Amino acid sequence: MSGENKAGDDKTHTDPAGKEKASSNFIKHIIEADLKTDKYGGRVVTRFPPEPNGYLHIGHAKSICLNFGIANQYQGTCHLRFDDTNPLKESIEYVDAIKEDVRWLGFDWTKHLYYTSDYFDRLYEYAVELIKRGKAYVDSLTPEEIRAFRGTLNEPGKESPYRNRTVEENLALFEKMAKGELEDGSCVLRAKIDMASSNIVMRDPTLYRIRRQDHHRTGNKWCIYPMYDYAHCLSDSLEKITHSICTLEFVNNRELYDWILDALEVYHPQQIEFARLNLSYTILSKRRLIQLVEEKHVSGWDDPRMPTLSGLRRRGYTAAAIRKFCDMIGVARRDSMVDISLLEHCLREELNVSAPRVMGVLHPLKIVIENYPEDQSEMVEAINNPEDESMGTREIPFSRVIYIERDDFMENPPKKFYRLGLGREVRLRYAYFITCHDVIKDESGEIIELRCTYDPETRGGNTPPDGRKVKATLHWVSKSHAINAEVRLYDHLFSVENPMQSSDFTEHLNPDSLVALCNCKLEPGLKNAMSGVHYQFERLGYFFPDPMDSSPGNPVFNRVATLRDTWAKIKKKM
RNA sequence: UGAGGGUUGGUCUAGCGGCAAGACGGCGGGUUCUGGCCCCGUUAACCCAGGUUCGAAUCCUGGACCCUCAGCCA
Repeated sequence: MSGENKAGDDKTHTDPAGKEKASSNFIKHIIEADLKTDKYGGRVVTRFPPEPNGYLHIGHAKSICLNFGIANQYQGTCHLRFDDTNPLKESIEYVDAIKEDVRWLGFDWTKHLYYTSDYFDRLYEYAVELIKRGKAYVDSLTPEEIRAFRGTLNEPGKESPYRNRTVEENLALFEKMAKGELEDGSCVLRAKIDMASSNIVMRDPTLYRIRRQDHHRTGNKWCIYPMYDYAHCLSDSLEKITHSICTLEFVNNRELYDWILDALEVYHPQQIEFARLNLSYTILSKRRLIQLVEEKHVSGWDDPRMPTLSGLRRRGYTAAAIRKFCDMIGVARRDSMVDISLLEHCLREELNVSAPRVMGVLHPLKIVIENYPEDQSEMVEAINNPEDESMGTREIPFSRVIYIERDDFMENPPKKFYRLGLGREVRLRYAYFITCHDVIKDESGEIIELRCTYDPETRGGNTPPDGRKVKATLHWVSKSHAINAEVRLYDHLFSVENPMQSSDFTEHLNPDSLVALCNCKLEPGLKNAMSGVHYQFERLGYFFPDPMDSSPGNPVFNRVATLRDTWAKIKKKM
């Protein structure tokens, strides 16, 4: 192996996401223009700034892929910065989960891990400077009064009676705030801008509030904590970010972002906004996701139905599929609703070429092959992945009594049903052609067993000498060799495209979002299904051993996504 | 109704004064030991009205509709 190749392999290993070519978008146009004019001396520095108050979801993945992707593409850097300015809601648990998720997604912040709380001292000094410049003041209005004084969308606000305190007075008061000599809520530090501004964000926004609350990183050092608008722009500035990319709801805040940096005459990154992701049949609001967890509608943040990265990961989504998805949906400024089937498409596209094929019967229907010797069994050879010959073959046991999928037999089949019926012949994949002769039912009329014969000349599933064709090939599993396993079928968490449209989104929770099947019959090799390996159950879909509930020798499978199902579509139209 | 942002096939995205492109989906067909994959074909869009221009999705004017903002959240 040449040195060059080796270096390439290393990079791929540590940064799988860096290798993928990404499509262009309006933000990259801006960056390229800035590079051309040398606006930032050729630097490209972005950042992903999560607040550690919840788990990351696929909407965050869009932002992560964008920010880290840009850094990769332009030989820049991307910082991971925890925006931890509200100790009431934040915790170390979330910090750790977020780091794990970003890493899993395939991105590496290298040494660029930061916390807004690391800047609390400097942010405090900046605030003092703002006061000295006459651009900030301590307001002693109550929260209710501040709200009342702010005015409305149509009416200007009123200035606070405390607005014109002297610099000395403000300095003294602010110091008292910081030292904890004043009650929570008794006063705040506000920027002195314009109470009549048509942009409400600019009506003397709050910069600091008093909160006697231990912080997960700074402990009890601070009694005051900076607000987002104040801390964020200055953190960007301190880190010499070039392009501060955020979502559209911050467009109105950009004026304040710029004002603070200008007021302090410090390094000034540019904020660029893009539309956040909306996904059909799910919700991506952190607040609502918390609600689902707290109200126990799901088993936790990593419930496989959750759109969180931890949920998707546990379900069996791959990082590469999510990255591919983020690239495909693009980046723009218009609100949109991406169809969740696109995410499933990205998953299938990847797993089709990489997942080993395997046979498993989810709803078993017993078949006795009457002309097959009772005490006999044999091994048949199966291809592990028709898309990748290097994945080789395996042997599967076949015997007189087998299971097929209940759906694969119909007593009175409609015209377009190709599968097994009375008197019909089908192929058992890699095994034999069988013909059904009898249907056995219980007292209630339910089919409990099929009686079939097989054609020894079709061994391996091959066409017999007479050239006879069959219309269907079914998956199957030998009864005496099969293992029992639990398989969990997941569907969309919500039954409507946009659950947020309704006043109470929980009323649209899909009651069938999880169907656990306990009596599934899988080919014996799956007993030791490896965790972390994705399988394609032939004709059914992609399945992944649940990392939490599987144990050695007892895998529990999650269905990540079904295969495209043309038959289901035909059936629907009938 | 103040300010700001937005509007291109069913969905997402491109276009930057000169043939409206791609992906996903849909439909039809081919292939097939997965009704999968793959292949081929096809469907389908510039919010509206004026204006500028030889020529407008693109520039201008007016309108409609959607989204965001009145936390001591981010």
